[in-house]
Amino acid sequence: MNSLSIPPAHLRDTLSRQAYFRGWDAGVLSRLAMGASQFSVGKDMPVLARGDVPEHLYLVVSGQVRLFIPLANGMERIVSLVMPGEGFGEVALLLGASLPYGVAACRDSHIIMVNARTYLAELSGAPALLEHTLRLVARQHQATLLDMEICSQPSSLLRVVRFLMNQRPCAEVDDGYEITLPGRKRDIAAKLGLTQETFSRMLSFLGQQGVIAMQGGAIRIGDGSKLRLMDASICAKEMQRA
Amino acid sequence: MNSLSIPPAHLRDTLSRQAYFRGWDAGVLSRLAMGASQFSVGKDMPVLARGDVPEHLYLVVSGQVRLFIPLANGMERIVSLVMPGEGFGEVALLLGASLPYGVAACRDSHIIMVNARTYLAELSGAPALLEHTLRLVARQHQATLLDMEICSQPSSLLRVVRFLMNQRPCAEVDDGYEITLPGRKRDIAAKLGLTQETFSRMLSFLGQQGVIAMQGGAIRIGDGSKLRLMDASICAKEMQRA
DNA sequence: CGGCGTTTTGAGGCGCATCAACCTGAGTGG
DNA sequence: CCACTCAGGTTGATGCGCCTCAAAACGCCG
Repeated sequence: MNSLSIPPAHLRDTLSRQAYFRGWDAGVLSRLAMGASQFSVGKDMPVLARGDVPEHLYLVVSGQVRLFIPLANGMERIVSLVMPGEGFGEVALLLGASLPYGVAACRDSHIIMVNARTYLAELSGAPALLEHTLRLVARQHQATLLDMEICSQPSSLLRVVRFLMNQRPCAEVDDGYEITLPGRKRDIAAKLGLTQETFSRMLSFLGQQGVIAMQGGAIRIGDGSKLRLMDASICAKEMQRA
Repeated sequence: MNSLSIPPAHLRDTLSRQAYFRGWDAGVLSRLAMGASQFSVGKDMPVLARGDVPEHLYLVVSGQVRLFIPLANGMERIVSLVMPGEGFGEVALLLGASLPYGVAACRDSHIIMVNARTYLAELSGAPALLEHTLRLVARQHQATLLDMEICSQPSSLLRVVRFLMNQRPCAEVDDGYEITLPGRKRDIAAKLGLTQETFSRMLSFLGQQGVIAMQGGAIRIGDGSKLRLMDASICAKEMQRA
């Protein structure tokens, strides 16, 4: 976790390029950049521990960061994979609460941290920003519930199928579509509440059933209806058991 | 789900008594009451299905309501138990999205629904309300993550122990404390990601270990440190396995 | 006291985690 | 250009824990 010293003007430009701040006022960004600083983290190095009270808003500039809940057996349940341009920590800041998750890098990453007081000051009384942030947090909440839906399912195969269905890009090519896993398989597995072994087994099963085709980190879904069929068939099987 | 016809003035008074609207302006409440209506739901009757696009903000006046994710085997994973004075549906309204959970009554309940357009109109451009709502949603998000932490734990006993630890009231009596389960055991179990059988077994185990004492729906925790000890011991056991 | 909803207790099977070994591909240095 | 290394992924064998199913016990209200 090496902190880099970067001039505020450059920081402001970097901030303005983050998707997180799309549509934000330039003046606001300048002021945010004043109390901001950038640092780098090596792969799998910790950034924040669960229970820390954050004093910054965090933005992932490059690399990838995971928010995770530490489990009793030493493993992690990944709550969110944060991609470049995205941020984390607002919710805890808004409540003045401690982080409900730990933070670590999935790979070598660059992160900017923005002073909390500055951030909160800009927010308070600014309807546009408040509305923007409200929607942001609402989206995060919805996403978390979607994750919960997946990893509450009783069958591990079903979890993988549902995950793949959710990964469909908006634009679907006529002969199916291709997705790139948003991270290492171990991290995806941890997000689905599975071990990487089970995840791997389910993927190869789907492969030999002809539902998907794996080629490295990319997965081809030749026909989306096969996935839906598989989904329905698993649900039917689970229902008759109960 | 019988809708009752109640005069707006009375509705306004009822709204103002809900904890949800604590601190809200009287004028705002009057306007919200205009497009509001009240209805009653019988125990275990559905209110909304997962995927519905809600057109109202919902407030539980009496009874208890559960927000749940339907599982493939016909069971439910309860996301939240909504008590009188609390509400639900804001997040989906704010995003114009469909509900990520189904809604049903845990017992005979009275619910008020407030017209979405009215609600959103009041909110937009009102910094105080926006800030209030932002914090509300942030709290909900934190609560969801806390639930996720519990029900991601690998041991069912640990989940129950963690749940009990989270139930501690702020004021702790010197000779321990007593908690009342916030709902039926089956519902609590569904919130912890357990079957009611497993939940029952874990509770009786904790009982015969002297960690807790059950008397109907109430649970005495003679000594909180015993719970923490049990927690630590389970974690140690899980760690050594891995 | 009788009825129902809820919880408890018991027996059994299966799925996933666990552990361990092997495979693959990318990066490195001689 | 190949030998080596290491991280990430795959595959196989085993055991335990929780879900499932079934039935009895409890608590509550009429």
